[in-house]
Amino acid sequence: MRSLADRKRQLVRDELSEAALKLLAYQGFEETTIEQIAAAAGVSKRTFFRYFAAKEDVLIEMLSELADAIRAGLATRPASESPAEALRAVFQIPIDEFTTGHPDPAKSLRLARLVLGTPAVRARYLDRQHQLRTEVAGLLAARTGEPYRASVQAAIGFAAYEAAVERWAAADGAEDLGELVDQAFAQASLALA
Amino acid sequence: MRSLADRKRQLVRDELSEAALKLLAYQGFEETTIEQIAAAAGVSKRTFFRYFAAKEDVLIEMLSELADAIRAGLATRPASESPAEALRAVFQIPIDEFTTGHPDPAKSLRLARLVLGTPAVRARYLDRQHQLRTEVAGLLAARTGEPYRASVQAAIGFAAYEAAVERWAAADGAEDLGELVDQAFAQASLALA
DNA sequence: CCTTAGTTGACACTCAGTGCCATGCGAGGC
DNA sequence: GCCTCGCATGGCACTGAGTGTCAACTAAGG
Repeated sequence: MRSLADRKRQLVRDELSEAALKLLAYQGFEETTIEQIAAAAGVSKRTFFRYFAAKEDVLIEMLSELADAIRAGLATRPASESPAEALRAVFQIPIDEFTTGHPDPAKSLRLARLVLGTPAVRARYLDRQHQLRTEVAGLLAARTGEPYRASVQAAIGFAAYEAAVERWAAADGAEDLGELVDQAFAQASLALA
Repeated sequence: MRSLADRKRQLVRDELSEAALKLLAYQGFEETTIEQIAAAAGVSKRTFFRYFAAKEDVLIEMLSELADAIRAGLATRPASESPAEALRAVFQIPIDEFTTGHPDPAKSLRLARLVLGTPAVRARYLDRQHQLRTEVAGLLAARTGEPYRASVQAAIGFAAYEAAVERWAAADGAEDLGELVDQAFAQASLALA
C-alpha cells in the first residue's frame, strides 16, 4: 500500500493536470500562465515546478505512460515475430487507450488536438516520440543484429503511426483510429519486412 | 541590385548567425545567453529579436533554405515520376549541401550535431520537419489524388531521410550520407510504390 | 533641403524557470 | 505521548527569454 504522502502527491499531480487541461483548452497555451494553473489547483507556482519541469510537460506527461507501455510491450514480444508484426502490435496500446481508454475518448481527442495544434507543445511531443523511436530501434536491433536497418524500420513504423494519429485528430475522431493505423501499416509493412 | 539597407540587414544577420554558431558550439546552448550572442555580433539584445524570433531559430533558420529548396524542387518534378522517385530526388538537395556545400562540410556536420544534440533545438527542428512533411504530403496528394496515402508516403519518406541523417551525424560524418539515404530508401521504397 | 520610411538602442515589463530558506506536517523511534 | 527526521510546501529573490514602446539616427527621394 502506498503511503499517505505518496497518495497526497498523486492527488496534487492529478489536480494540476486537470486544471491545466481545462485552462489550456479554453484559453489556449500561450494565454495561460503557470500561476493560473497553480492557483486553479490550489498550490503555488513553485510547487507546480516540483511536479512538471515545464509548462508543456503537463500535457506531454499525460502520454508518457503510453511510451512506457510501448517500450515494455515490445520487450515482451516473441522474438519470432517480424518487426512489422511487433510494431503493429505495440501500437495497439495507445490506440486502445485513445478510443476506449479510462479518461473517456473525448478527453483523449481534446488532448491530441491540443498537443498537435500548439507549436511549442507539438515540438516537445515530437521530440519525445523521436526519443522513444530511438529506444525502439535499439530493441529491434537487439533482435535482428542489424542496427541501421532497425533504426530505419523503427522510423518508418513510427511515421505510419504518426500519420494515422494526425489524420484521426484532424478528422475530429470521425474515422476509426485502428483502421487508419491498419491502412498505414499495410503500406508501410512492405518496408518493414 | 539590392539596396544598401538590404545588404546591411543581411550583414547583421550573417554576423549574428556566425557569432551564434561559434558561441553555441563552444559553450553549449543553455549556457549561452542572447546578450552574449548579440554583443559578439556588435548589436543589442533587442536587435537580435528583430532577426530571430527565438534562440533556437538562429540555428534552425540556417536550414530553412533547404526546406524551401525541397518544396520548390518537388513542385517542378515531372508528374510521371512515382512518389518514391520524386522524394529520393529532392532529398538529394540537402545531401549535396551537407557534403559538398559552400559553407564547408565540417561546418554542416557541426551544425547537424548541435541541432540533433540539443533537446530544445532538436524539438524545434523536428517541428519544422513535421511542417515541411505536411506540405510535401499536400504536393504528393495533388499528384495522386489520394490524400491519406500521400501523407503516409511523405511520412515514410521523411522517416527514411531522418534515419539516414541521424546515422550520419552519429558517425561523425564517417559514412557517406548519400549511401545511407540510398539504403534507407531501398528499404522504404517498397512502401512508397 | 526636407520629408519619409526603416533600423536601432534603451528602457520597462511579463512570464518561465531555478535556488534558497523557513515553516509545517506525517512517520517512526524512544 | 514526546521528539526528531524527512519531505512537501510557500515565499522570495533572481536570471534570462521575449515583447511593446519611444526616441534617435540614417538612407532615399522629391
